[in-house]
Amino acid sequence: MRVRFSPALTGALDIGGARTALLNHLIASRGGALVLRIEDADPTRTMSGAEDALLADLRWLGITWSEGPDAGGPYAPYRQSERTDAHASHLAELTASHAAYRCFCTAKAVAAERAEDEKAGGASRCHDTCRALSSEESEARASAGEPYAWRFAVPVAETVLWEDAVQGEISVRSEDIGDFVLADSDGTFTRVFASWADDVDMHIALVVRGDGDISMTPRQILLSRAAGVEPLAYGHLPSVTSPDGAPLCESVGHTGITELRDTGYLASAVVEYLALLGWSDPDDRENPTLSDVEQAFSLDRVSKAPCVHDPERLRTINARHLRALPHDALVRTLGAYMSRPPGWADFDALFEAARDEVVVASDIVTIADFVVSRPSQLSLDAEAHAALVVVSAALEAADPGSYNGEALVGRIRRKLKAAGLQPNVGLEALRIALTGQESGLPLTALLSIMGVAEALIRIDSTQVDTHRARKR
RNA sequence: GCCCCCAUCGUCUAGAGGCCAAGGACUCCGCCCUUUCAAGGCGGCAACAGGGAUUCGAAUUCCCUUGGGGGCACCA
Repeated sequence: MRVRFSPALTGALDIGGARTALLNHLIASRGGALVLRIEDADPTRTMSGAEDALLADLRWLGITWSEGPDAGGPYAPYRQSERTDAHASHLAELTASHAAYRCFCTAKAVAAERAEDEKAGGASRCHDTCRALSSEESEARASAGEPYAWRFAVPVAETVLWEDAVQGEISVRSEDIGDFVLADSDGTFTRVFASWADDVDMHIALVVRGDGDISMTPRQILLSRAAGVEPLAYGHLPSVTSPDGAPLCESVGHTGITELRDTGYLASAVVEYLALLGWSDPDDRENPTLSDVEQAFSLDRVSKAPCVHDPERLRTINARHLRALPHDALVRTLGAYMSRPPGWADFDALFEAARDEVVVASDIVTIADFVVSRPSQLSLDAEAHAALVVVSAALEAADPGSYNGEALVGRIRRKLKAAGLQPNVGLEALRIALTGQESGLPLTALLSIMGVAEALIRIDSTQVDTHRARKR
């Protein structure tokens, strides 16, 4: 199946756009091709640098295309802004067969008529005045320099019907469509038209896009009929909204793909999340891989209802993917977020110890900081401090150069027991003395990384707070 | 205002007339494991939007209401 992804460069790729791209990729991956086409026809809406960022985001996700602005292909160019000649020739065909006509109404007049129409109900349309013009008169006014737009002459009293690949059968009456604009008075082709022309020229078999574009479909089917080409198949994906119900693009959260990557999400996690958003695996696997999804995907299992982006779920999936990483990949991933501080022996051990702790890779910064920087101004209640004295004694009796956390914790525990104290109290106090935190990396790891000497320095700097009641 | 689409736990969803006093996953809460923190294991809370109709029987079909989404441009 030949499919395409054709984003406008109005902003960064977000969760919604990435999902559309991914689903197209999934369809293409089962014997087909994905065409990447950039819809940059409107320069005022196109952000500079957006194309490079888009391609980078797509590549990072593992979405591949066989034809595109970077890759070229048999139907190049793949930027809409460079295809105006092709658009013009399609328009010429339509005007030759009188499927399109010049409309001399000003934008203002049309808007006024529309306001009237809305009061009465029904679709807006240029009233038939221009459509009824003879070709001689139309010609004459045009050569006299009167500005005009090209409109498509929508057939009257017809119903356009198609089997939408995700929504099922959809039918639209032609009177609800109105004669839409193909090219505006300054010669710019509209998106419905340009995108239809490109899909036809690039031999796209199935158009899968967001349901915001659903209203373009009956128009494009009509265009195909008028041009005498076989109408394409269409499928419209339900929208993704942000947790507060607002449209995704307007929400403030972390929905940009670039942002997710920079924060330390793994591409595999984002892909799994995206695939499972509005689609369910027929085999009900809990952690499907990309290839599982590629093999099992079909559009008929895509939900028709709009769905809500759930950042918490994405985080959970990411934490799971991080935990499953091989050692080297983990070190590489986490290491990218911090430089190794000098004077610390085995920092890889820290990465490994943090494995179960990190949700997104950038979390390593905070986690490592508790290990690297000494906590300041710590004061402990009397009971904890008493236990800490025993802990301290145990460490002093150990080899000062020891980094064997396992053995050290065992030794501390024995000493605490021998002193008639609850081992837990001492170990918790030790954790706080070392990092200032009540939770965090395993103590064994902490001692393995900082060693006896550093641990003793931190313990010695704590103070007793006699006024402070012991918590819990 | 008009047109179209959609509606199952808080979220993502399973569900094609009897297998459903509705199943899974995430979150949350307990318990277990444990030399601390996690992870892990086990268990729990939690939904068919409301009302009619069809049927022996409805989450599943139909209608209305409500709610949500999209569209109605010389925007991409």
